[in-house]
Amino acid sequence: MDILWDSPTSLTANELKDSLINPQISERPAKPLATTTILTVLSRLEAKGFVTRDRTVRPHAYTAVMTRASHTAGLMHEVLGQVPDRQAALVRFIGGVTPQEAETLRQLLGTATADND
Amino acid sequence: MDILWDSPTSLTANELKDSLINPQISERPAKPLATTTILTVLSRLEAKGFVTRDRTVRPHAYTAVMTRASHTAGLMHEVLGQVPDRQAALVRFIGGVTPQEAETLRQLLGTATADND
DNA sequence: TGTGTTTTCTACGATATGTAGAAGAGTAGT
DNA sequence: ACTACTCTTCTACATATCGTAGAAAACACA
Repeated sequence: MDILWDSPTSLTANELKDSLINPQISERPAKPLATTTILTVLSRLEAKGFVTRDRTVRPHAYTAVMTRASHTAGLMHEVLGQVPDRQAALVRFIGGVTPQEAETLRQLLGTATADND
Repeated sequence: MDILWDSPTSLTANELKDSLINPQISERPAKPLATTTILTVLSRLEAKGFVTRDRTVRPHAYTAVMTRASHTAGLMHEVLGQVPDRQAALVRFIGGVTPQEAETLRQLLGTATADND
């Protein structure tokens, strides 16, 4: 569902629909969906705060509130936040990352303590 | 639902049920549930591979397949695995960890590359 | 004002989840 | 072996989310 949501700029329902069927833009083929379907999904996403829409322009323009990366990070934190012993969870988590990821993490932790949204 | 599942050893449905209502053991009060309810949930968890049961003993003994920590770590990886740019997600993730967690991670990454399940 | 475009409302099937009763399987005591 | 009691399986129902979309309402422009 969110698979659509990595698109950079704000889109209208129809643009989104086109992007979905057009393999050039969105990888996996995806069978054509009715525009209303897109709208429905978009509304539900809006309700959940994943998306905002600009109602002032006529074909409403939808924008992702967060980037895919941020959203994912958020989910990770959410999951992590539900375990009593975060330390333990982190240990396990790290135990499963690829060497490259470990390297990335090392760098991230080494230099700055970053400022994100 | 899984809230029950941090218990260390293997339990029977009834033991579990008792643990749930007994604040001594399981934090939050929880309203009493029918034993069958527990069984149903347990079966569903078994179906999903979160739990195993020993059918040889009479009151079947249920055990969590993974510790809460491992399970959580697994979820985190699952989430992370769904984003195209893991690096980016990690950057965001790290940006949100507490200083203590950052420290933990640093240590984990510094010394060993761990061997987990 | 009519007509094509866009959005909202309503809806239906599928699946997941919380909850539990009825009925079936097992076991132990007599 | 039969019975009474315990435990498990089957079936079930409510609620919630999600994918999908038609019907109808709201708009904008000619």
